[in-house]
Parts: sequence; structure tokens; C-alpha cells
Amino acid sequence: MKSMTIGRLSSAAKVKVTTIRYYESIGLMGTPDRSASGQRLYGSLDVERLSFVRHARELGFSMAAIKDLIGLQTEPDRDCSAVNSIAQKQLSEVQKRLAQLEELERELKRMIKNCRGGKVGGCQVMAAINDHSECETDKHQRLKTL
Amino acid sequence: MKSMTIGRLSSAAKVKVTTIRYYESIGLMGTPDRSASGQRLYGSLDVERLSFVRHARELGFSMAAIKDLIGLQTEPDRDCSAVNSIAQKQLSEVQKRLAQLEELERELKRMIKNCRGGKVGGCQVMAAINDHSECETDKHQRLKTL
DNA sequence: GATACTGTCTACAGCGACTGTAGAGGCAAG
DNA sequence: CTTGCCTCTACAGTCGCTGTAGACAGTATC
Repeated sequence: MKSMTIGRLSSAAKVKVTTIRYYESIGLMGTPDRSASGQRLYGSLDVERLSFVRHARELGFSMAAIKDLIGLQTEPDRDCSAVNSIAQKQLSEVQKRLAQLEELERELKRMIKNCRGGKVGGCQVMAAINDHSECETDKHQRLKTL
Repeated sequence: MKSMTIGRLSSAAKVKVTTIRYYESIGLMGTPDRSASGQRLYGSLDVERLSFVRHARELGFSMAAIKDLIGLQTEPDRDCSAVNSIAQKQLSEVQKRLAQLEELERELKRMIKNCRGGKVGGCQVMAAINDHSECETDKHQRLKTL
């Protein structure tokens, strides 16, 4: 039954081999069986679990949140509200980030629109980056990444 | 003239002391003068430059892009279009990320809306994460961070 | 002058979520 | 038997910082 190598699991769940081993190292995937020669062996449950992780990552959940969700999966009798609150928290973080990005978009657009061409020395885009006060909302949150 | 310590530069430009030293280490801030006892000394030009970096970071520019912008600042006779194309690229990346996040928001909202309460075992949110095909747009780009 | 407190110094480890590399060994097809 | 891909471990690198350790500098108070 458990006869899938890591490469086949990788293509079944669309998660890279190295990433699977990484997930194992941080305790997300349990310790798999091994063949006589030491290769990891997986079954269809592993495909499901890994796909779950992938989809949760695609939804932007942190590894910590995903660990929590997987933990909850193993206690199906607990109240669903724990799951819901993780998802709610995720939603509100997505919305917060959306607001930040929309603000950035506005500011970048405004900067670019003001550009009249010419030399760098008189560049309005440069000036806009330089002159922070020109921006209508003064309070930016620094983005961790774009 | 150049008599500002790193701490004063830090509060003037609103960039942490450690971050200033980091910027210096990656070649963003040049090598400052030093006092007899080895403390860094800055002037008002450094405040401007550092504020420029901060604002560019707030706009989501990568350090690499900022390095390019600073490089351009020092050749004010070059055509402004180089600056513009950096800003344009940044804008389109912001917009790409916005689209991703809007998609996430829709999906998370839908998941949460379907929740009828009850036990984890029958949780619709869980099911939605599990069943990737339930999602209308199949192509997610993985977010680097939220 | 002594003390306390804060600021500054260097150098290095850690964050999250992987990705890439090196060097070795495993496995199936031709 | 060789070719060529797959897998193994272990560790370094990514980005943009942040935190830590231990030591020295400068200023304020007693």
C-alpha cells in the first residue's frame, strides 16, 4: 500500500521533493516509512495531507496556522469554531494587506502620472520618493515583502 | 557639519540604528566618517538619503531597486525613463499581488460563509481547504508571505 | 571622582519558508 | 554494464532585517 517514493508523492501533491523533506523536518508530515535502502515511502493519505498543506499555503496560511489546522483535523469531535477563528484571522490579515497594497498602488500611480520625462535631475518620480510629505496618508506600514 | 551620531540620524530619518548599520553593510549608505573614538558621524545629506530609502521601502521597492534608484540619483543628467521603468515595474508587481490577494479574500470569505458550526469532523472550512477543486480559479500563485 | 545609565561598537545567530548545492548511493531500462 | 534519473544527508543561501553578546564611549547625577 505505502509504496510511493517521494518523487511520486511530489508530483501527486504538486509539492517539490525538497519542500516535502523540509515539511518533514519541521514536523508537518510525520516520519514516513522507509524502504530497505532507506528511501521514504508514502501512501494515499500522505497525498491528501500534503495537498491540504499546499492549498492552505496557497491561501496564505502560515506554517504555524497549518500545524494548528492539522492538529484539529485529528480531533474531529472538537468544535468547529477553532477552525473558523483561524480562517477569520487569516481573512482579516489578507484584508489588512490588501488595504496597504491599495494605498501603495494609489501612490505609485500618482507618482508615475506626474512624470513629465526629461532628466533624472528633475524627475518627479524621484522627487515623490524623496519627499515623503507629499503623500496624503502619512502612516505606512512597512510591508514584509511585496 | 557632520556631527550627527547614528542615534540622532536614526530618529531624524525614522530608521532604526541596527537597520542603518545593515544598510551600510550592504553598500546602501556609503562609509561614514568616524569620530576619534570610532563612532559614525553623519550630516544632513545622510538624513535625506536615508529618508529616501525608507520611503522607497514603504513603497515596497526591493533593496536592489533602491540601489538602482540611488545610483540614478547620482547621475542627474541621465534620462528619467530609467526611473520611470523601475517605478512601473514596481506598480505592476503591486497590482499582481493585489489580484492574488483579492482572489484569496474571495475564497476565504466563501469558505467562512459556508460554515454551519458543529464539529471539526464535518467542518466546511476544513473541507474547503481539503478539496482544492472546489475553488473556481485553479491557478494560485504561492505568496511569499502574506 | 564614582556611579549609573544610555549610546555605540563589532560580530554573529535567527526569523520564515523554503531553495540550492555537494557528494554519495539506489534503481530501472537499454 | 552503463546510462541516466531518483533519492539520500547535511549544510549554506535567500531577503530584509532583528536580536544577542560583550565591550567601550559619553553624559547625567550623586
